[in-house]
Amino acid sequence: MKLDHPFFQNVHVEKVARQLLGQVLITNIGAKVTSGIIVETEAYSFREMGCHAYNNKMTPRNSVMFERGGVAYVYLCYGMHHMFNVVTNGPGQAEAVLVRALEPLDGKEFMMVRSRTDNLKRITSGPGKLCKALGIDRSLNGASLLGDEVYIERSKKVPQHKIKSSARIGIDYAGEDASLPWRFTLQGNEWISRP
DNA sequence: TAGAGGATTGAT
DNA sequence: TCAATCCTCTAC
Repeated sequence: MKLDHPFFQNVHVEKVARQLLGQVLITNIGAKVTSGIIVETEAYSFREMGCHAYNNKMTPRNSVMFERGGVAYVYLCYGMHHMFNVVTNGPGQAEAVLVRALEPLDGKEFMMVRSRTDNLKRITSGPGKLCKALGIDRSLNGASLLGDEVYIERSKKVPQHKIKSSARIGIDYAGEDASLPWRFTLQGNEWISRP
């Protein structure tokens, strides 16, 4: 069963980030189905400086963050890596969850072809890498997660004690908000992007 | 319209 | 530790 609007339109983005752990991200692109279990996420909110939409400031890039929760926010980082986010809350309240790592499930072989590597461990253990493996690029920016190209299947619920929170990665510019414990990982999972 | 910098990655 | 690489935003 696909995750639906009630799941995404939650005023607490960090709660959605926690609940996404253990769920299955699926893409069906170019007649190829690829998927993985979400094992690492980060929450971003208009209330803090790490967010592209800090202070609810809308720009051409981040405009889909202001839509009703349940669409994809995909952007290009460092000129070469795509980042996949799940828009939550809203409409009008810009929040999103960055998916940072997956445990490969379906289409492993084809994901390795897309990623141009033979190393299974290297295909989905990072936000840029998982986008490449699943065929996600900016053409999916604004795509509904209730559609058939990219969506999230409800799976078993992860017990709270298996979820570890820590500071988010790569947002030193965010001042004191950089230390918010809004990165969530499955404790001990071998597919997370870094220890 | 120019210039700086980025929610990363993999090679050195 | 560092370069790749190009889009986005800000300031002029």
